[in-house]
Amino acid sequence: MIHGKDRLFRLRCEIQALGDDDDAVGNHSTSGCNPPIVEDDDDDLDFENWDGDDDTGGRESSSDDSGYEEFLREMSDKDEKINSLRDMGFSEDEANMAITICGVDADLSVLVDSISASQVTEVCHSRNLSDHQVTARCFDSFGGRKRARLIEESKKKRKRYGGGAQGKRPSSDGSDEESMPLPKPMVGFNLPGYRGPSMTRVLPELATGPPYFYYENVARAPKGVWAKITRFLFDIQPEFVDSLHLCAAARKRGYIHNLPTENRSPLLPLPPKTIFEAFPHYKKWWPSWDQRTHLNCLQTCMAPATVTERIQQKLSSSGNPPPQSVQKYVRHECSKWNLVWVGKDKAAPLEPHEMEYLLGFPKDHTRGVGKTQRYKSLGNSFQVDTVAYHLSVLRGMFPNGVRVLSLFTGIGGGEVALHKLGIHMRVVVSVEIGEANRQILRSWWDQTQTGTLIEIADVKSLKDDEIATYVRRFGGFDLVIGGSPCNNLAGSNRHHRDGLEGEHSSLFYDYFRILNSVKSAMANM
DNA sequence: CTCAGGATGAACCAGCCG
DNA sequence: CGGCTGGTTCATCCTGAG
Repeated sequence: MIHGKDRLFRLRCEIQALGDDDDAVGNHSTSGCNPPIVEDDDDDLDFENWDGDDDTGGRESSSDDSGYEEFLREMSDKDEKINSLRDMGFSEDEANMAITICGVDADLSVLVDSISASQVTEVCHSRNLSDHQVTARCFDSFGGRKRARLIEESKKKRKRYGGGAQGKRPSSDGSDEESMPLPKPMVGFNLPGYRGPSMTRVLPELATGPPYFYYENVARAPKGVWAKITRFLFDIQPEFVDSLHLCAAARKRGYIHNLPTENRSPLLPLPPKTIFEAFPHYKKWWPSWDQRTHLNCLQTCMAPATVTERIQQKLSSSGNPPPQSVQKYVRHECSKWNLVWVGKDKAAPLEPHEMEYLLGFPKDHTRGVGKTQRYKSLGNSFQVDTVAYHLSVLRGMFPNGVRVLSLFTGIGGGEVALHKLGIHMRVVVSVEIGEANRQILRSWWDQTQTGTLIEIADVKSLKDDEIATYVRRFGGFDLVIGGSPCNNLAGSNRHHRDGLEGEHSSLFYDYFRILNSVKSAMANM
C-alpha cells in the first residue's frame, strides 16, 4: 500500500508535474498523491455527435468535419507554445512531449514544469536510485533550489551525451537501469509446445485490473525505451515473444499486460511453423543453399522489382550451384526483403493474402483497399495467434462476452484474436486514425459480429469526459488493448528513429493517459 | 492533385578473434 | 577488452506517371 502511494506520487511527478511553486497558474488538485491519477480538467464536453444510441450491432463514428476549425486553432496554439518553449531553451522534442502529456490547453508554466519534472526523474534514474529514493528526490525537488540544481545537472549530462532523442547512453557502467536485455529464446512467459521453464509472476498492486490491459510494441526499440514504457505501465515486466516460435514468420515484440499467465491455450489448429509447412508449393523452386526455415519480420514495404530482377540476372548468368559470392548476395537480399522462390531463379515478395495467412487473419481480410495499403496495414499488425494465446485466459473469465477499448486498432488484430478464441465482444470502442483500416475493421465486424462497434478516429481527441461517459454507458471496460505506433522505434526507419518521444511513437503516452482515465472512471463507478 | 514504386542506412546485438 | 563482421529491422522520402 505504501509502495502504491509512492508509485503514484512518482508517476504524478513524471506526468503531471504539479509543482508547489506554480499554484498561481491554476493547478487543479494539488492535494498530494491520492489516487486516482486522472483528473477532470474542465466541465465542457468536447465531443460531438453523441446521440446515446445503443442499437445492438449498430455502429457509430465520431465525425470530425465540424471540428476542423477547432483542430486548426489547436494546431496554431500548439505551434505557438512550442515556439515559446524553444525560446526558453527547451528542445522541440521536450516541448512536444509536454504538450502530449499535459494537453494543448495546458498553461505554459504547467508545460515548463512538466519538462522539468521529467528531467528530474531522468536524473534520478540515471543515478540508479531505488524507487524509494526516487520518490524522495521528486518530493524534495519541488522545493525549489534543489530542483534547479538537478535540472541543471540533467541538462549538462544530456549535453555531454549528445542530447539526442535516441536514448544514447554510455553502456560502460554495468549498473545501467535502462538496459533491458531480451530473453533467449524469446518465448515470453510460456508458449504452446515449448518445453522450457514456465514463468510465474506477481503483479504490483496498482497493476491489477479491472480493467485488464494489453500493450504491444517492437521488442528491438532503441535503448531505454522499454525501461521507460515499463516504468509507466506500473513496473510490469514485459513479455517478449518472437512469433517465429508459433508461426512461420518472425515477429519480435514486447507485450505488457496484467492478464493471468496460467492456463493459456493456443488457437487451434496451430499455424504452420515453417515456410514449407505454410507454402509447400515453394519447395519446388527453393535452392538448397537457401536454408531459411522461417521468414523474417513482415514489414510494411515490399521489395521493388529492381531487387528481384538483379537476383534473377545474377543467378541466370552463373552456374548451378552459383559461386559463394553470389549465394551470399542472394541470401542476404532474400532475408532482407523476405523473398520466396516462385520460379527458376525467381525470388519474389509475399502477396498480401500470404501475409494475412502468416499473421493469422482470415483470407481477404484486407482485400478491397490498395495493395500498397494492404502491405502497410498488415506490416503494422499483430500476429493473431501470439496475441490470442495471451488473451485466451479471458475466455473462462467472461462467458458473457467482453467490453473492449481498442486503441490503435489497425486492422483489428486484437478483435480477430478474440473472435477466433470464441470470445464474444459485447462492445468495442475502437480508436484508429487510418481510414482504410477503419474500413477493413468495419467490413469484418459487419460480417462476423453482433455487438456494438464505436469508431473514433484520433486517440488525442479521446478525453476524460468522453471516456467517463463510455464507462458509465457500458458499465466499464473489461479489456484495454492496443499497440502504439512503432514508427520512431523500428530499426527500418532510416529517417526518424527518434525513440519514444518521436512524432508518432509518443502516442504511447496517450495509451497510458487513456488507460489511467478508464481505471479512474471505473473506480468511481 | 494522388498514388505506386524505387532508393535510401543506421542502431543494436551477438559472436568471433587477436 | 576492443575491433571487426554479420544479422535483423511493425519505415520515410522523392520522383514520375496518371
